[in-house]
Amino acid sequence: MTLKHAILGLLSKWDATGYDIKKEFDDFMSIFWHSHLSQIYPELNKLEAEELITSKLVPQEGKPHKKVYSITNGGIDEITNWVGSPPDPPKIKDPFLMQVFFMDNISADEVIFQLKYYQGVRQKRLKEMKQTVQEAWESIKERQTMTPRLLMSSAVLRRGLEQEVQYIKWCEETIELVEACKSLWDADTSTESVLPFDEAKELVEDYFNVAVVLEEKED
Amino acid sequence: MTLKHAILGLLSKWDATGYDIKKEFDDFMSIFWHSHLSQIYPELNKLEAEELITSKLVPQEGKPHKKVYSITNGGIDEITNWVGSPPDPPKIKDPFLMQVFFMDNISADEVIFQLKYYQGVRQKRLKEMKQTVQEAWESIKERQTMTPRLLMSSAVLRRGLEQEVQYIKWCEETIELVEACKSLWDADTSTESVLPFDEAKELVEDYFNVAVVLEEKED
DNA sequence: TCTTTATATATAAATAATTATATATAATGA
DNA sequence: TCATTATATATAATTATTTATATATAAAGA
Repeated sequence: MTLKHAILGLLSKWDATGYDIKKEFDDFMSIFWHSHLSQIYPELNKLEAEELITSKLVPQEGKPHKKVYSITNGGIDEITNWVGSPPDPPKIKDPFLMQVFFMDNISADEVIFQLKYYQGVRQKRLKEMKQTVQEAWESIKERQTMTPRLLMSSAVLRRGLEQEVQYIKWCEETIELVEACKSLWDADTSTESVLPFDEAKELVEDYFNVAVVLEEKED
Repeated sequence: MTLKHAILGLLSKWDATGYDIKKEFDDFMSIFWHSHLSQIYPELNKLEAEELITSKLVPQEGKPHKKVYSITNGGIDEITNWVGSPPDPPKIKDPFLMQVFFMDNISADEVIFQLKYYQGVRQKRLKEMKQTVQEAWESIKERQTMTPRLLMSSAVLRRGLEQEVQYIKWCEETIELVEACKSLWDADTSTESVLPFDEAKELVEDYFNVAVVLEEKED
């Protein structure tokens, strides 16, 4: 039940409507969370019933009135407690990596096409994220104040940025590897022009070293 | 419905029981997927009903007999199709990053404690993964053959490894940042010894540059 | 004028995922 | 001997998530 904490955490920063929360999820918080309005609204009702949040109706000019939620002291306790509790070990779900794992079922050219396509998807994401950083950074420099809140936001933002940068780099290097090892895909039909094992071995070893060399001090 | 494809993909490589699948999920495939036996068994029944897989009972000495599943031609079609279809944009859920985002609610010392703890969690994960690589690599070198299957497995494994290495590095650098900016947390009580904005600004800028400098060529 | 987009809230239906149990056997370790 | 761990399969109950749909208003654009 982490949606609960996503909402409580957000409301510990600002008051917001369900709609606002969804926007925040899709924007900044997409680095670490996502959800749907149809899940957010029932959750807000539940949290209000548990008295972790309260709401007030705010009429608007020209628009339907909105329901603005605020966190209660109980809610603050809950989120503080959760933030300081030991984290779950990571449970990753990355459907694209899974596709890659099973791409021995398609041709080398198709593999390369898929990797390039996904690289583009992550590049677009990175671009949007960079704009977020730029805007956030400008407004911080204007206000001339640094707070724990801004510091922790920066930490998350940097993690998000580098995740994109590194995924893109991995796509690039994997494309190069597949390009160089293309002939392995034809191994069953023609047996002559196939990459010899020792050359393939070296290519894969280099491919690994780029990643692992980063932390080669011990071991 | 990606559990379906996780199972079909695995069975496109080897025959396996539900129990074997769970082990594979927890071991190698944990880089990109996870699931529970109570989800895997019903899914296997569904896939068998759809005739994407078949099963046969294999009696064992001393142990209850096991139900070994194999993929059908229909199953091969399904997984091949899925692997070549455009990937979903990434939908990330990272509860620990969410905790970090909300850590302005706890003290700097507690923040550092949490980051160190999580760094340890990921270090343990990296160590296990390295052992997997080592063993896999040894057996590849013995067999002296490289195939698309091994190549794509290597790609996923490298991604998994570098993900761990980089998360650990991020923890390290974030700990350093928080350590250097500790006094921001006491801003409300004592106003004298608080880090001046310009110094904080530079620390955060450096913290960002470590990540972004990696791809600073264009832009 | 008409369509699309944005704001705002919500429910229903369907799927997926998690936690808790249950049943058996056998090997291992204390 | 007793407890624990591993193998093997499975169901029930609960929660969480996703997709589809519904209702309204107003601004913006074609």
